[in-house]
Amino acid sequence: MSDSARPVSKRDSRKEAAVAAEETQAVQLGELSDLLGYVLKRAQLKVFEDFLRCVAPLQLTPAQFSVLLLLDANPGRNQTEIANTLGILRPNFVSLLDSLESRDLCTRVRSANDRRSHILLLTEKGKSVLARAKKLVVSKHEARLNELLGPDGRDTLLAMLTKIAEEF
Amino acid sequence: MSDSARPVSKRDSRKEAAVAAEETQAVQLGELSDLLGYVLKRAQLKVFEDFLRCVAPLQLTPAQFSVLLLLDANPGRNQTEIANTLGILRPNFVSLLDSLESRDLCTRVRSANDRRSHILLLTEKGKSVLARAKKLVVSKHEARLNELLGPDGRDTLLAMLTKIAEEF
DNA sequence: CGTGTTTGATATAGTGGATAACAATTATCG
DNA sequence: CGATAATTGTTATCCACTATATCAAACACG
Repeated sequence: MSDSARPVSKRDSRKEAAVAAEETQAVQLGELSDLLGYVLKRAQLKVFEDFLRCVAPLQLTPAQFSVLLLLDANPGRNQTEIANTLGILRPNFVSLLDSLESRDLCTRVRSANDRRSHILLLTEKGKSVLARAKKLVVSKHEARLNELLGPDGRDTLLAMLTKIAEEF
Repeated sequence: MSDSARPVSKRDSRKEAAVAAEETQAVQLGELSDLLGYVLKRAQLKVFEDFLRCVAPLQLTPAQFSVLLLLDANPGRNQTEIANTLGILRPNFVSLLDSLESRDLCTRVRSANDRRSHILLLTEKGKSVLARAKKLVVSKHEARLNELLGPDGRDTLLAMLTKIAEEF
C-alpha cells in the first residue's frame, strides 16, 4: 500500500484529501436554508450592498435616500412626522438630518404655526441629487433585480414583502 | 361665516380639521413603496420580531438559533467554519459562543488533530432546547407566515429570496 | 531549523437602535 | 387668565451588531 509507505503530512491528509474529495467538505446549511427569516436577512444584506454600490457616486445610504424621497413627496413636514413614517426614532433622526443639512441637501425651517417644530424642505441641490440618485437606482440597482427575477417576479416579490411588512 | 365668528384654537384648526379631512393627512410614502430594498428591510424586521416572540420561552435570538441548527447538522466543525458559513466574523463569533456555552447549550473541545482549533458540539441540553425551538418555530412562526402567504406563496417567496441571496 | 500561516481571542472603533431627560413651546382646562 | 400637561427637537447614554488590527499558540513547509 503506497499510502502507508509515503509519509503524509497533516496538511496532506486533511486539506488535500478533502479537496480531492469535494473541496473541504462544505458545511451543510441543513434546515437553515428553509428558514425564511434567515434567507430574508441574507437577501436584504445583498440588496443593500448593491444599492450602496450603485449609488456610491452620490454618497447616499439607503436611509438617506429614503429621507430625500419622503421630503420630496411631503414638503413642509416636520422631523417627527418624517422620522415616524420611516420607523426612525426622533433622537436618532437628528444626526441623520444634520448630515444631510451639512451637505446642503435639505434645510430645517422654523414653523410659523408651531415654533417648536422644524419644517423640512429639499434644497435645489437636494432635488438635483435625488433626481440623479433615482436614475442610478432605476438604471442600475432595480434593473439588476429585474434581470435576476424578471419583471413579474419582482412585482410578485414586492407584493409579498409588502404584505409581510404591513400585515404580519 | 361662522368660522371667523368662532375663536378656533390652533389645535382645532390643525389637528381636528385634519382629522375631519382624513386623520391628519398621512405622510405619503410615494416611490418608497416601490423600492424593493426598503420593503425588504421592513419585512425582515417584522419577521425577526415575530421570531423573537415565538421563541421567547427559550430565550433564543435568530443568530443563536442558526448556530444551534448548524452545529446539529455539522457536528465536529470548528469556530471558523461555523462562523464563516453564517457570515459572522470570527472575532464576533467568540462572544456569541461564550453565551451559548455558558448556558450549557454547546461545548468547545480542543481538536486532537489540530490543537489550535475548537471542535463545536451540541450538549444534550443544547439538543433538547434546539428540538423545542424547532417546534415553536414551525408551529408558531412559520405557521403564521403560511397563514399570511399560503404554502405556495411561502415557497415562491423563499425561492426568490434564495436566488437573491446566492446570485445577486 | 526558520519563516509564514492559521486558529481562537482581545481590544477597539464604528454604526444603528432604544430610553431618559431637558428647554422651549404649545395645548388644555379650571 | 394661569397652572398643568403634552409636544418638539435635542443631548446623553446604553446596548447590539459589525469591522479591523493585533496577539499567542499551534501548525505547515521548505
